[in-house]
Amino acid sequence: RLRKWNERFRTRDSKERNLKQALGEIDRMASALGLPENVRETASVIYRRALDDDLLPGRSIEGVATSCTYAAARMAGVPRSLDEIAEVSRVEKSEVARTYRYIARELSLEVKPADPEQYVPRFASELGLSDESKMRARQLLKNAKEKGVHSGKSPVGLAAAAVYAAALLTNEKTTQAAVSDVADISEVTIRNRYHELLEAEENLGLV
Amino acid sequence: MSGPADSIEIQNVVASTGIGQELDLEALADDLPGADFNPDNFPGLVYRTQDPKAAALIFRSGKIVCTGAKSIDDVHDALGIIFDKLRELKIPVDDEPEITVQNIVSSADLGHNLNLNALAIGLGLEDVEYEPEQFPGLVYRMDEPKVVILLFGSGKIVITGGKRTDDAETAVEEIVERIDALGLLG
DNA sequence: AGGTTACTTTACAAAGC
DNA sequence: GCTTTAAAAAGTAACCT
Repeated sequence: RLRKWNERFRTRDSKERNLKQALGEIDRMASALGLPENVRETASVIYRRALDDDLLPGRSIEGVATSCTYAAARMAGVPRSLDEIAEVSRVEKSEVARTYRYIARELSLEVKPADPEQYVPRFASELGLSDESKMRARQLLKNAKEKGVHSGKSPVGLAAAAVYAAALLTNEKTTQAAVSDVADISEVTIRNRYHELLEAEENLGLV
Repeated sequence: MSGPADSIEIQNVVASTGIGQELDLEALADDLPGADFNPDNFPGLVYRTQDPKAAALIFRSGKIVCTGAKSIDDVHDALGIIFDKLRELKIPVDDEPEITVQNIVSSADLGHNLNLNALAIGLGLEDVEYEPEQFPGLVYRMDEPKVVILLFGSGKIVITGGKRTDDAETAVEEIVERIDALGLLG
């Protein structure tokens, strides 16, 4: 019947408009975050899957688009923290976190936690640190991971502390305040993780 | 043999019941010392018992939710106190209102540190939620018994969602077995 | 630097927006 | 989905001394 046909048309039409708006948002946020083209493509693919699986009803386009961008960046190995994501999104951090968990669960994305090492290049560059510092930071994180220090700790906090520790070890100037600013991690947390990283380093030959 | 199951401690029991009688919460708020009632915020009246320590949410329909008790016996004792208080106010209360335990929250200690990254993969990413940027605990949904377990790097865990006291014991035995089978327990 | 307080997560019921 | 209640786990954060 005509009504049913109209309904289908209306549904398809609204989904197309929905998709257009979402892809525009993904592009805008990805640009602001400096994410490469492949991440935008992945985010778009995830958004289409969410739309096809009817995960949108009850949720905002912007919230789902933001979550897809967050997921895609992590899957590509170039994670952005929830704080960084929320800064360029229209929805607040708590909604992004909730929506991301929902989308990841419903679509079985099976995204593993970000590896702290993946934040090192960006944080170190923003602080103007050398390649040697970056290498040191990565090594500190590798050793700490083997010692089982990572469980339950924020990858962002671990990365921030590693970058801070590496700068000190290579005699490059940085302050906890500067690292705190670029990573959006409190100085207290940087201090705490910093001590754990150095402790794991000292125990290298032990156990 | 002392094992993780012996470390289980019930932390909170949530239960519901009803007195089979509609209530005037405005009047009850005036007659019950210590009662909190802000209908603009929440439709239930909050009443706390001291011994055992618990909090009750009393609704206009006469239905009551009791939470905060440390055992099922404490739930019955706390609700018994509330039923008696209502009877003192000449409010008819059923003789023995049925009390349904809705959720039991327990904590336990596996006695070994846990590598949560390895555990997330070993237990299967499909049943696991581990987002250390948002929360330090790994969330594991177990089918039988149907409970949710929060596992921490320290080996301390939280079991919630169970309705029977032995759900936590069964769950702890089961999770220890699964973690051990993965070679990730101590 | 330390200490306190408070927020994050899980489950669950209740009545109503 | 939200509102309120309670309790644990460990990490993070804001605030004060």
